[in-house]
Amino acid sequence: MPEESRADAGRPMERAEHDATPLIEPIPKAVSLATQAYEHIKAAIIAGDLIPGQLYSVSQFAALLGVSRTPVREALLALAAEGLLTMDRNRGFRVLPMSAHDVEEITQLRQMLEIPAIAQVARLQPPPREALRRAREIYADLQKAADEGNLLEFLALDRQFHLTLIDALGNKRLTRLVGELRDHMHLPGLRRLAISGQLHESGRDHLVLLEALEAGDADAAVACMERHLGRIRTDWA
Amino acid sequence: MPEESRADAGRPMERAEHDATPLIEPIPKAVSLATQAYEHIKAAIIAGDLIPGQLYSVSQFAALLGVSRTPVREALLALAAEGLLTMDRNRGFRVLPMSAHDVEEITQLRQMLEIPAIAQVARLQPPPREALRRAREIYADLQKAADEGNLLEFLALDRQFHLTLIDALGNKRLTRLVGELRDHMHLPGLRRLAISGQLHESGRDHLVLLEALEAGDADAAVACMERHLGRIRTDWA
DNA sequence: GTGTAGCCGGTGACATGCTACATGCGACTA
DNA sequence: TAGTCGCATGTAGCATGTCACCGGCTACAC
Repeated sequence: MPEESRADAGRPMERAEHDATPLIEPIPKAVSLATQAYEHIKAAIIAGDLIPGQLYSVSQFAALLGVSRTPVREALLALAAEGLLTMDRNRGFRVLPMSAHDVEEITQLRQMLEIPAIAQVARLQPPPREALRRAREIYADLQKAADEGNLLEFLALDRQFHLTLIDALGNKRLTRLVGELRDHMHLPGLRRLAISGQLHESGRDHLVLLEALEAGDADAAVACMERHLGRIRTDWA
Repeated sequence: MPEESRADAGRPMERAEHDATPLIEPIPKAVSLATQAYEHIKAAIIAGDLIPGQLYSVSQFAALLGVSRTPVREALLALAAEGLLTMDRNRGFRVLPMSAHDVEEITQLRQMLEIPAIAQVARLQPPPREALRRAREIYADLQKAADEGNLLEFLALDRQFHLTLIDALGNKRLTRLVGELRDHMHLPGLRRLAISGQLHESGRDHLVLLEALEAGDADAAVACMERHLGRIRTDWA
């Protein structure tokens, strides 16, 4: 919504290695209150801090965040447009309870997008060395998060991993879309995955995928991705 | 953004045939000014009435539409989130000029979504008779619009045709997504298609597709869809 | 002529007051 | 007791005022 796109929340965030002497602060870069509210509320939804079905009002959030209603309303409207919330006229906003059908819809879309995408990445000429390098770094962090059972961190890195790879295709819209779809899978469903200790297994999938891509083996990459998404589909419901 | 989703703008709009005596008006059903502004401005963008690159302000639109700035701002932000506009902080909003790369990105996404989707529709058991029936009706109107060279009408019906079919899969998110992607292809590029008289040819594609679906021939449907999208890709640039 | 500092107009960002409306609950009726 | 009405309450929707900020323009200094 305001300023730059919000879909880049999971961007690489690489720090230039030559920032020896910043001399002066680059720029604070004024982030609008609306954007901040958006991020806060979205994070709360994904983390499952908001009760699905319960009504929340603009004023409530505004009071909590310590800003006026306008930017909050703006943020809530954006989230509603994305499909993370619904709004009842003159009643309030509520987070949608995720039904099995919703999970089905989203995974179906992800299959349609992510599987062909990963195949294209594998076939890329020349190979996207930079993206693969970054993905390897992220993978290391990912395993660490899995070790620690840090679910939120795991989720964020998982997202970053896949978006980094897909972004190598240079299709910004595709990258953004996949990111949004991932955000729609709320955390609660994943929690049992953590409990059951499958986080490592899921993490290893990433390594297999990475090696397939480095070898330029599209078929293996596709197979891996299918397994990955298939597991989500079953585990979630 | 406000009230119900805006993605359903192209919904069937079927009238129940048993509305013999309405007795009383059903309900006006209050549509928010923000939604109306959204629709108006979006239509203007798609129709090419707004000059790409030119700066427009909230106040301008507000004055034109005869409402205050708030709902207009809301609408513009929604359009910006969808990617139809960009906003320059403290400068204004501008419609993005569509580059060849943009067309490439969008058609690539459409291929990833619409081709598998149409294949699934063809394989649907039982066949989606109702959707096919409606698609046939729309096709008739479509050809009429092509005869008359009514480009806007043609575009709207083309959209409705494909969304009706895809919606048979029951994946609301998919339907909405495809609709949005189509909206991102502005009209100007299509204009030369009309001039070159290829509207009928494009229209006939729909008939071929329809017959393939009715025969449950997924391969033929896919081939048709690929041809359809391929033509867009080349014609547009 | 050239570079620059400062002003000025216009814009989005935000706060806030007001209005119309959907809902729930309690009182009132039969 | 069961059903209905009406009002209190809280909400989103919208209008409007204020502010900080950006960029273009101009006039001045050199």
